[in-house]
Amino acid sequence: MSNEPPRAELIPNPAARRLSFYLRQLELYQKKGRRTVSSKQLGVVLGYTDAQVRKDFAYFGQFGHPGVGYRVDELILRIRHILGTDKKWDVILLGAGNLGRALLAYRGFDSKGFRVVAVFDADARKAGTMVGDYLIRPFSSAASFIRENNVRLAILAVPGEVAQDVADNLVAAGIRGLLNFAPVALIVPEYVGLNSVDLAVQLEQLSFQVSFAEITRRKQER
Amino acid sequence: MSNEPPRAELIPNPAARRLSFYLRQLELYQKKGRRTVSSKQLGVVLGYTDAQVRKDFAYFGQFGHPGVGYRVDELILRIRHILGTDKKWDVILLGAGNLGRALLAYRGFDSKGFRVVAVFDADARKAGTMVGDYLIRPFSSAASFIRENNVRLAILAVPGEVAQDVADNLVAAGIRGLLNFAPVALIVPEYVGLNSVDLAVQLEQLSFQVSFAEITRRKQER
DNA sequence: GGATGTGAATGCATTCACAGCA
DNA sequence: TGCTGTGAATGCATTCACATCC
Repeated sequence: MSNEPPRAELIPNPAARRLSFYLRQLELYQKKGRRTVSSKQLGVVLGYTDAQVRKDFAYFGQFGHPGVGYRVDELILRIRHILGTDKKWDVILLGAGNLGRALLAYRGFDSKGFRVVAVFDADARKAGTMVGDYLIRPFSSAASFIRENNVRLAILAVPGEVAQDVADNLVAAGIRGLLNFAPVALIVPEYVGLNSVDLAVQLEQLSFQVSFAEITRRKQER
Repeated sequence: MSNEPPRAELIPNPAARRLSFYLRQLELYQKKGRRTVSSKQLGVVLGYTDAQVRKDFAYFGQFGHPGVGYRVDELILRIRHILGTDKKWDVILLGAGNLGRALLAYRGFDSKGFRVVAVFDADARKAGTMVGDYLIRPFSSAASFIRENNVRLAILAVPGEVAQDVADNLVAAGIRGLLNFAPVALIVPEYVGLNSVDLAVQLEQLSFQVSFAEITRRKQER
């Protein structure tokens, strides 16, 4: 009965984004040995209202304990299940330039259940060389690798000029989720998940916030 | 009269985020020599409705040309002014680990008017060594550097355990905008701008999108 | 005809406020 | 008493639809 389908289809997008932050905080609490937490407490450290927190959790079940709060362990499992990170994910990396190599070295994903299984680069001279533990493979071998290993997630760290091309190939080969670091607006079919991180955009937003700091102060969400 | 105050205080936060994406696309058009663009066209490539595009621009003035569209050059200048990137910004980097070094090497900011002016690391052994063109300085010298050079923006690429501490010091020294790559929820005073990028969170969101791809398909933003 | 700019209508997400439970 | 879960109320953001202008 804990195998209820998660009915995640009705989780609003903003709530889904917050789930990752709840999870991050809860894992921190768990490490510290904390057993329960209330919506109020969680809200304070993450900058949400308590009502918001409760509503977010209510989207995928009722399992809080009135008078007590939520059990940390249980909540973690539930959120992981919703996010799909209760299973391992294989990920491939496209582009072994500065950014790509940094992402490899960074290793922040491992603990979250994501495993980089292959690295590809367009530069023929790089193919065959190693970066850390990884053998660099030529782009041309990506499609067959994806098909043979049934990979569904890819990280795109290639130059903007080729990003759309590479993305098209990946999607054709079966990739269903794309984390894009190239500074371009990719177009992908609706059935493909897309998240983009543009570092320059992040700084621009900061510049905006700081420029109008005096006035714009209200709610600074990420 | 083009010096009207931008009245940016009333730009809704979601609109402000889109401004960066408009700008990115417009700069691409400019490079290709395009002169004008309509709200419809811009909307199509970025995934917004035309009404949305017009409303976003209307927040900071009326300068479209009925029957024609918006002039690319003019729009770019306007948006840069709103975002505050019509001026140069000095930025310091905290943390010269894998991620920090990658950010340095990445250089995607330069063209946007952001210039890394100093790099700091807690590791005493690193202090004094070079990373690329940059001399690594000890953390202890950050506060005086900020004050002497009037730096307002900082990029935080330090381990999560120390991120809050470092952030507190930076803010005390005068930093007014923080781009945080550490996987923790920072708490900063309301007058400090904060943007966070957590790579693991990005992958989690993808996992969520892909897991419920069949159902959750509706609006998939950038 | 082909655009913009914008009030009005709609649609979501957030917050309120309270019933109900431990 | 302390907290959850949730309808109802509110508050924003988005979209519609149309007057207006080149």
